[in-house]
Amino acid sequence: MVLEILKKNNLSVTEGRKKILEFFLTSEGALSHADIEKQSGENFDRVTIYRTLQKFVESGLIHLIPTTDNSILYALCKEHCEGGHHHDNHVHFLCTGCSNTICLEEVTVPKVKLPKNFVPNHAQMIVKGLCEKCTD
Amino acid sequence: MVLEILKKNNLSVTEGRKKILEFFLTSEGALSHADIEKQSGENFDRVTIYRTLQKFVESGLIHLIPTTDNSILYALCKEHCEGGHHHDNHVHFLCTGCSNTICLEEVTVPKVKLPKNFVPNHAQMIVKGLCEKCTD
DNA sequence: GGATTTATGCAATTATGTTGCAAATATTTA
DNA sequence: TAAATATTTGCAACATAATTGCATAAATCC
Repeated sequence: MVLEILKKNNLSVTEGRKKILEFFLTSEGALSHADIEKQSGENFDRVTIYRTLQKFVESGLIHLIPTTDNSILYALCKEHCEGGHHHDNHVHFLCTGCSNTICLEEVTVPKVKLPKNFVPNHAQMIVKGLCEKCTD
Repeated sequence: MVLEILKKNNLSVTEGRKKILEFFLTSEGALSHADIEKQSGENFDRVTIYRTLQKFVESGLIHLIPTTDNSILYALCKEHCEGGHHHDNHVHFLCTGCSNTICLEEVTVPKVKLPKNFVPNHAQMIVKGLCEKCTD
């Protein structure tokens, strides 16, 4: 599974990349560099994780999620994105209960009316609240 | 001007605070810690800037702006916000031309329909594109 | 399997943010 | 206004996060 995905995206297959990709596939929401570092234990170097995430973003495997605090989160792209041109125009949900960040792939970012002479190109939206699991 | 604003917000008046507030008042868009540090030259310590910004946020003078990369930006609150309870539910615009971040005070963040059992609490929106000055 | 390309790990460096504490400055009050 | 009190500042030290260069190791190509 991970193997095919990596190959399809023209990434050379290494232990680290397989592990990190697998981690993304099995995890609920979005992941930070720190999450991956913790999970992976002493398997590989911090620098390798940085570079792997960068590669994954470049090749359109994962995308960055904007956050309010200054953390960087990554999540798998559902559709196939190429060469850093992501079409991740979906809303991101930040659950204040379980503090997971979830991609709401089915909720698209609405258009807004901008002031005169402002030309939009891309829009992002983050909603905070409680997710389905935390509203019981 | 700066003096009254500081007093109205129950902040003691110091050189640093006056300078930083003035900087906000005269600048186009939002500012980062680094912007202020650069501008101020060798006037005051990094730590002072951190603490000043923190105070300003607490007292409702400025608010944090979410960004895609993991930088922290601050901008003046137009309306009066108290005790860290900001009502900054406006859209933030990031101009890819002049790379300024502008608060669109008059554009409110639209509501979106979330999946079943998701309860929203707060929403933020960032629009990238060209601002009025860069569309010529 | 050997040549070439790519990725990894390590060390060093830079950037960013925080904390404690003494000195300096601002505010209060008598 | 001057002393008393409270707040802020600057410095040093520390902590964490991220980047870069380079030699080694591994993966891909033929």
